[in-house]
Amino acid sequence: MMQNNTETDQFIQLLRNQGCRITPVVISVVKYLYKTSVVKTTQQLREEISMRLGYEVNLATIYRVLERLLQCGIVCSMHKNDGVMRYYLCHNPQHAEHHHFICSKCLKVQEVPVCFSENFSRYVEENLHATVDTHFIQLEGLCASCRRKTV
Amino acid sequence: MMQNNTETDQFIQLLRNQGCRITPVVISVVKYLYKTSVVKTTQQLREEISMRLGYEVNLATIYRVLERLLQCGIVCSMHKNDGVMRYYLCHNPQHAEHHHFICSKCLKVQEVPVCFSENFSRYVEENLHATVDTHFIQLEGLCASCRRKTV
DNA sequence: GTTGTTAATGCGAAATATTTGCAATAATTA
DNA sequence: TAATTATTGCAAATATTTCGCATTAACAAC
Repeated sequence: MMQNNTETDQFIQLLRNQGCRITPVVISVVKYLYKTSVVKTTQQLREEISMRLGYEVNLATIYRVLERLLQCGIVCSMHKNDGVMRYYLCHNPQHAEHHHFICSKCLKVQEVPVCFSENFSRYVEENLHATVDTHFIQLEGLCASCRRKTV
Repeated sequence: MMQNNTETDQFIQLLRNQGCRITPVVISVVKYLYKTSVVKTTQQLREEISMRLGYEVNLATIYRVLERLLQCGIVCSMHKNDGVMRYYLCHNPQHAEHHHFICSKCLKVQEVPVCFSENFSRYVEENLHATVDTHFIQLEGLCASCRRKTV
């Protein structure tokens, strides 16, 4: 129990250090995204967080909380083909790079803690004479659990 | 001149084979995105295409044309931090993978015709026991031209 | 604990972005 | 040239995101 909270507590501490105030909504969003590990839309977050807190949280508040979490690198955003933006917890905010595997069926996010981007960077630098500042790599497919179910 | 049209003609042919009708708006969008090689919003596209055709093209039409082009893999979409969706021509639609370098200053798109994704796929398969169906890799930085200007 | 400061929230409205239904138009096929 | 039907324009409906402002509440200082 205490161990489960360790990582979310680190995020909360990070926010506090940034001068953010720790409100029920902020705590709830961080803990919920941590627990679910599934990409969520703002609407979905509003519903889930309202449920957890027992009152209707305003959508504008969700947007503003996400803005702060994105700024601190705690949350990442992505869009599928449907164009709707989705958010998920980034377990390694200290690494600026985003490497995630997202199951196209259950939308669960899993970290991919390895990076082969130097290959790309080297290519770009040598051939395009450009510099790579950031890279965004998103892998999609079927997670182990959904693979079993589909067979 | 004729050579410049070769690639766009291939896209047009691809659309035709998919049962799409080749309208002035479709041709104009493909050729414009081909020529500019810069990511564009729907609003920007509406303005540019209207200018080129000499009459106001409806925004809904732009959305519907982009939808078809996305479906055929001729166009890719991306979003920067501002949340607005942007579209650009994908020069290698036959390759399902998207590998592009986008200049964060001038928004020019350049193809990166190499792929190191097998490394990621292997990792995901061996460690997460998941299968990678598609991957989306986007590199951002300063292009050669903008590098010179910034110095 | 109490108080002061000010970030965060709720609320409503506005600004943007995207989709949809339907009639008119125009691209293609025969 | 005529028939078929995808595409477009238009207007309205949805959906998404932002903003201003009054209120609330987090938290630092006492």
